[in-house]
Amino acid sequence: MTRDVKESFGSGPGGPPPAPAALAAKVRTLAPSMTRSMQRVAEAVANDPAGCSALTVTGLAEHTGTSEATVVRTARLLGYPGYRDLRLALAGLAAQQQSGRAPAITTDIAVDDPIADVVAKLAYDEQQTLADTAAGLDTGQLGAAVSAAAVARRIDVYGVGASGLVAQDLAQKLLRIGLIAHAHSDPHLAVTNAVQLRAGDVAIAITHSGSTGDVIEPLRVAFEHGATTVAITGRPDGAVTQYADHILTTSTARESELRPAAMSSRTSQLLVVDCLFVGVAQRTYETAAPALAASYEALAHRHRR
Amino acid sequence: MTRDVKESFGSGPGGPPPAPAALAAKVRTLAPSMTRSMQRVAEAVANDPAGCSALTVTGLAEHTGTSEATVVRTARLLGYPGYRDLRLALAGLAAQQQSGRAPAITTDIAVDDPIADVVAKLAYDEQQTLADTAAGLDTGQLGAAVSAAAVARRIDVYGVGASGLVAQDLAQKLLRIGLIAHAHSDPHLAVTNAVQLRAGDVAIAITHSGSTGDVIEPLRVAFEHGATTVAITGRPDGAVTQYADHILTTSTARESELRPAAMSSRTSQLLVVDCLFVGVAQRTYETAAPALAASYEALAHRHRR
DNA sequence: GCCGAGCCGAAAATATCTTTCATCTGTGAC
DNA sequence: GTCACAGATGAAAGATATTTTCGGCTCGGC
Repeated sequence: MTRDVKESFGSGPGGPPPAPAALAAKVRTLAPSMTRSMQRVAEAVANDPAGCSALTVTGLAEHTGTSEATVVRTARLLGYPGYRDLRLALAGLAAQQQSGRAPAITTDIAVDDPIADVVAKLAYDEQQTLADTAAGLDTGQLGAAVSAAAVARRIDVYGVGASGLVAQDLAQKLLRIGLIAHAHSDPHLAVTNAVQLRAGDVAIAITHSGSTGDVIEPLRVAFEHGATTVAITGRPDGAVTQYADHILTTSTARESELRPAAMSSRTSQLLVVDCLFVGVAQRTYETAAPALAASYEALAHRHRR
Repeated sequence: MTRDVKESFGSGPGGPPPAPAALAAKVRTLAPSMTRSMQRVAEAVANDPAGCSALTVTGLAEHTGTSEATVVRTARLLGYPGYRDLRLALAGLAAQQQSGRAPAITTDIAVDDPIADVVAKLAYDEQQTLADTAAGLDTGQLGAAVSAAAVARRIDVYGVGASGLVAQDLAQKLLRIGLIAHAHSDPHLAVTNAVQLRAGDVAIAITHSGSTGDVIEPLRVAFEHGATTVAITGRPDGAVTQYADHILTTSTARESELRPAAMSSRTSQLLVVDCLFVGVAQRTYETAAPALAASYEALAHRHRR
């Protein structure tokens, strides 16, 4: 696209294609050859592309204290067939400028941030978390966990607090593809159930801190009963990994007072859990596909027209 | 005291300002509520913004085999005053795409994808979902919902299935900053509790389809009892919005057999919920900060060394 | 002071966009 | 299967925006 700039530079109305974003430069180049009124128009356009792109010919004429004809003449001089096309180019330029200053949101969320900033920052942070998680995930460990889960007789998932919701999410999805999976948030029930596990079963513990006793305990029991154990944690050196055959590491983003760690750890955990799920669904495709279809079917009547 | 159900139904132009670059997402969100011809127009626009921005109404009508009127109607549905403005937005979008990103891994997840590809694709898709959601979120509606929630006597959140987990996530977090919030997954209990709500209370319904009866019912009851109602849904024209004072739209990504819609809708819902939470935390900072600190404190002893 | 060259804008002419309205198409009731 | 209705659709009229035309006007030179 730099080619366009080169070709149609300072070429006035004779220029072959209109310029995309080299508008400011073109204005400066052509300004000397412009009449006073046209300079006013060109200046307005160069200074505030976004604002001008919102104006009609008449509007811009008034805004610059000139006439429609002058505006059109200026557009022509800048290389466009007419004002309509200049306006389109202006809109494009404005959009580019807008997106250009995206990395302005790297700061923490402050108490007085306007709501739009909050949205932008949170979205950015969570995107970052996803990228970090994907980059840091050990596909070997993940593959091993998938292999174990795909053929497991039964899958138990442990998690409390925010991680409990992730555990439930995983269990829900595995159930949907016909596997026998349970999520346990109650530590006592978790341990009680863990005792039932044996070789060929899979136990998955989800804890960001890696040191949540309520989650480690059932995993330990499962481990000791011969089940294949998986830990999804942000601390690969945490206590939970003692009893884990496979360790899936989640990433941790910086946190602040208004942005508890729970948010990014949850995002990270969910990505890991999704990967695990899709991996298992691939391996069990023969049974997973019809099971998924059946579960959609069953829910259809719950929707209002 | 019963309130009238909103008349402006199925109204795409409910959003105050038009979208800048959230267009692709908006098309996907609104497509289901479009008529056949309008879908053709929307599709053309989404697939080739640059090309379409070069066409006049008549041109685009011919190109899509429809009429000018349909093109204008589509533009309106997408939130623009008319075709002229859609065209400007299109030009902006085209410029952004031109200068911006390289379209990475756009293919769907296949049954035989290696695990590393699964991770990359899932992460990419979820990042995309986050970007779309942030771009499409109406900050006015969000702000209104935040204001209501920040001063609410009590907050009830409804959601079933996958959305139920999101509802719980929100309630958990609000509880942590000292607000009275409950998540209800049981439709009966939800309605029973909704009856208790009155003006000054807030009810939030979370449903991707916008038509989940089990969630709509309690929201309707809350609405009729005078509570401020909020809908978090992927279908801004869905039945649930009848009873919603504020509508927060989540984005929908393409889905495939191995990537159920539940995944991206959950990601999108969580972002919205996080924004809501942080907004409320800002407004109630005086009480939120110490409450957060206290809850961390209380959990500390649950961690093993 | 007078003359001409070229700038400038008002208004006409044209293109484009929007609205209206009659027709058509699909859907559900009987 | 047929009928009637609601909503979708497009043709054409109506409203705006853009482009062109054309005559007045300014400014510099003589």
